[in-house]
Amino acid sequence: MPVTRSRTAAPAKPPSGKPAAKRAPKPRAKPSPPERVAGEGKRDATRRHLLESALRLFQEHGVEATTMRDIARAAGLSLGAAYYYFDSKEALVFAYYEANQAEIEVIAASATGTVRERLGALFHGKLATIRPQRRMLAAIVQRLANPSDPVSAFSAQTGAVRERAMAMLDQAVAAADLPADVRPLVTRALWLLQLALMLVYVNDESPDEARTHGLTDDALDLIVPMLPLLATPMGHAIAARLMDSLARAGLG
Amino acid sequence: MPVTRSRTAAPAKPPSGKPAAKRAPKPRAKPSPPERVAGEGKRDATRRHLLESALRLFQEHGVEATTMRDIARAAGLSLGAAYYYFDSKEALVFAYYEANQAEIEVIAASATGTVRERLGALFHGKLATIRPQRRMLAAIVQRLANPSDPVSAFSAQTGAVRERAMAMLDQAVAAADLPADVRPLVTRALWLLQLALMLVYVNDESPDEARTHGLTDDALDLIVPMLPLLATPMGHAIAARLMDSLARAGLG
DNA sequence: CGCGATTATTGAACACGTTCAGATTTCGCC
DNA sequence: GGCGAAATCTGAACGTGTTCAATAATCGCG
Repeated sequence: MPVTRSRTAAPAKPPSGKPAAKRAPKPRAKPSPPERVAGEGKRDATRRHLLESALRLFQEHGVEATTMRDIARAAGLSLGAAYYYFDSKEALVFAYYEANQAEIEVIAASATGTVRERLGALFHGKLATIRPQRRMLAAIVQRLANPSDPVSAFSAQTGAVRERAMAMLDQAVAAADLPADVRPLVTRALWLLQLALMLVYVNDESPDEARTHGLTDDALDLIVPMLPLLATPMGHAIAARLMDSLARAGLG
Repeated sequence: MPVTRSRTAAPAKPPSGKPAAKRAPKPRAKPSPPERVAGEGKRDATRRHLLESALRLFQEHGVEATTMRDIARAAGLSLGAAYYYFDSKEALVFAYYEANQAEIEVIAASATGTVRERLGALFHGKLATIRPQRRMLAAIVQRLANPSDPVSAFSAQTGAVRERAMAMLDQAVAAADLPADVRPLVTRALWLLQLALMLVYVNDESPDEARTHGLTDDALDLIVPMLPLLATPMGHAIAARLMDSLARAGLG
């Protein structure tokens, strides 16, 4: 699909009649009306209801197999109304990202102990929170890598969520007593590691995704003990050189 | 859309009417007839002609903005005929990959000198060969990361091309005299580095993409001198541990 | 040439994401 | 209640990638 026809550059995915994906019989559950939550306006209630309907269908049938018509029907709205609340199908996906980050921050707030323990709680917690949407994420992880995709992990649109995620990681390594100038590098590297682990996770078919959780521990066990090396002259020199290279490449 | 609807679960990308991508006025060049190359059958000639038309349009207007109808028209065929030769729009993209790998192998064959020099030739050469399709690749790079996407750099379908690419890198580091058991790890790491550099490249707006070429040299200058460390007891131990982790995670 | 089989080609049709001009409902205020 | 404005909603329409039944061209072989 079309990748980005419009957005930044990538239009959303085209309708694509991908062949393989089986198109389910469209069970079409009967629409349930939006239930208002205390102090929530009508608009917010409808919007939330629509998002919930979408996430449920995404999870059940996958993002691609779920049409905007399905989502609107499940929420008891017309197609046009769905677009009144969300500019695109992708906007629904993005809304999930924001919700997930809030969930993760709860975990982060209660994570204590050593750097290794805190990072472990954060990383495993991240995987746990995306688990219900694993199938849905598998269909979109690909797009995380495209900086021009609005849903990309690197895009301007997801910038706020990304910043919050990195800030959390930064907090977790605070106890490591790293030289202040290399902290951003470490934070960024951990964030990339987390992204890579998510990539593995959504394609992990082992029971309880044990493989990815194991890999997560292995990676942290390998990396965390090496962090003190960044305080040594040689370690600091290498880190500085790396940061310099990245800065010159416009990736600083 | 078709693309791969099936892929994982997602129906292909929808036609998406992505907003942003500007839809050009459709210049519709008059179709040129396929010119037969020596010893080429009619089928092959038509197929090649179609692919050439597609790559030209992809480059001119971008993958998303180029429709299958445009491609068929440019090649002087009907829509259905285009699908007779290529199962999907993605198949056209994949065909490009194979062609590019062949181009790269020519460079590899003439690369000599130190490990650093050979890798430099390979990496810079890779960027140079994809340069004409830079815009096109930008729209697709995203999908390289999705293992379930047929066009993915990790997918089974692209497996053959990937193997050839890794074999080339393996040749280039042969002179480094690494312990045989860590060679696969090094090769894989270099391949990932190349993938990452391509990601940066397609989004690099600096003149002549100087930033990415600079980053490439920086990365090689940082990494290549460290390769001998893999022959030391400690380096070898770390590498072995890493390979063990990956193997347990099913990524071996 | 004749003729069956294979190869090539056509374009209508389908389902999709998205847009939009217009209806309908709700709101604020008297 | 009345009434204009704003918010909400509707569904037809558009352009897309892909499929497919039907047709035409070509081939193999006597």
